[in-house]
Amino acid sequence: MEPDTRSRILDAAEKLLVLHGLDATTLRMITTEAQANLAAVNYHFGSKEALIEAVFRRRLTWLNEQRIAALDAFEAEAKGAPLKPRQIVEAFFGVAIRMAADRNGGQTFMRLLGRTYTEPTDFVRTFLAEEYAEVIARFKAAFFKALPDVPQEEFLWRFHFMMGALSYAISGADALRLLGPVNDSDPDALYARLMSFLIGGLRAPLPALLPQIQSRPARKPRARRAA
Amino acid sequence: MEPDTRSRILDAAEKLLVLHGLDATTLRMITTEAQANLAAVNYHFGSKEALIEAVFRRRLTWLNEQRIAALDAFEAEAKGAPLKPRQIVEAFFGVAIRMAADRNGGQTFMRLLGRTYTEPTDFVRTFLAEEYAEVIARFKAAFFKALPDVPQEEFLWRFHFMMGALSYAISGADALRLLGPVNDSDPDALYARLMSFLIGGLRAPLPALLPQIQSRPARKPRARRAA
DNA sequence: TCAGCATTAAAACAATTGTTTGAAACCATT
DNA sequence: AATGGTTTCAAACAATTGTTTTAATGCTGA
Repeated sequence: MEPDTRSRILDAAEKLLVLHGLDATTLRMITTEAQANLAAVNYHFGSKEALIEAVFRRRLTWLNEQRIAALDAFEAEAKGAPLKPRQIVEAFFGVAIRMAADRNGGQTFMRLLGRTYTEPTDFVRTFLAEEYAEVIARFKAAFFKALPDVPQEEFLWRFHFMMGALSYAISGADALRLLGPVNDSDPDALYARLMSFLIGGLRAPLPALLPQIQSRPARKPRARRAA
Repeated sequence: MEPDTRSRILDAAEKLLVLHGLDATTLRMITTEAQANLAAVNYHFGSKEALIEAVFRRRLTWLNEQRIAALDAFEAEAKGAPLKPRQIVEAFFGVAIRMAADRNGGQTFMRLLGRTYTEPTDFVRTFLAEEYAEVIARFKAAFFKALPDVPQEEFLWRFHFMMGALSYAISGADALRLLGPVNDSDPDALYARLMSFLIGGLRAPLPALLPQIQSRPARKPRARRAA
């Protein structure tokens, strides 16, 4: 075992958290997998919660830096002009898909992350909000600039839907298998498929039902292209 | 307390499972909320797992019956002709969104269901597969008939992505709030928004990257409309 | 070599979990 | 009123959880 105890625990925790979830993964499972003593977790991290947080931060910080770097590159290239929606989607979701394809631990982690968005654990939500604050602000601004005609609330919902699709694309292997036999081992194909779907959804015609008065059907406003 | 102990336990369990997840919800929390004795769960259901299963079955069976009924209605109307993709999406996802809007317990349950697709608990997956077998077979057939030009594997992926968007639409309130202040209390607006997004994604151009040899860019095959 | 610190180790800790027990209470039917 | 079956109740069960403790070990620099 080359790496030190701390790293071994992080890796083991990441792997087991994906397999069994946050609560069902015990410290004894983790320390056994890491070939470390039970007390090592509390010694190196302080508590189980702190360990989980460390597992997330290690990769999530890097992921969001990559996202911002990708956005920076596109914006530098555009010289002040609005980006194409496709570029922004690429910078946010494409980077995530690529990390999910990385066999070197990234794959494991992204599956964990995907399923955690919907988990109700309080302390995870807290630092997830922290960790996402900057990247979300940047991408919201880029999107609003690129799609000035789309109402902001409408866009936020679409972004939310896209996150859902991404989450399932990455971590929903079990749900996918409910549908039938599919090949989910080709990251390039997954990338192409998801991007195509996301752009299609993002640029779908705006829903007709925008008037707040629901009882009045009125004449349906003509559906406009979102962008 | 009008209803009998068994029903009170089911309702309390449903409510608490949404709030805290499967593992973090204890029998003592449930029986306290239901104003019942701790032993009542094992008396009426046999075990905690059996209780959870009962919570799911009670509503999931009904939901999938509604889906099939909606599909039946459209197909009867079409008299053998392929349905419009919009109709199939409506029958599957529209019904779910409407159940999620139902203040009468359905809302609570759909949030639970949405987050459970990605949960790794073994026994839940098992009967989820059971419960979904028929409805998935029916809808796959309808989709394949409606979109004969879309490769089946491609479609399965899109269906999967759509499930992800639905899941977030229903149960991802926390993730949504990361994005900013949005109004998620209008079920009609949510319905219109999600449908528009789903149709847009479903009918997006097929991804260009279909050849298995990735290293040869070749001439990009022209993107075709999916339907 | 020795002191001082960081790390590991085994054992025990209190708290909480799902489950089981055996008796009490209830409730309709005879 | 007595019976028999169903349901409730308080208490205890064994098992497992995260955490703490205390001692042993390893390693580094004077």
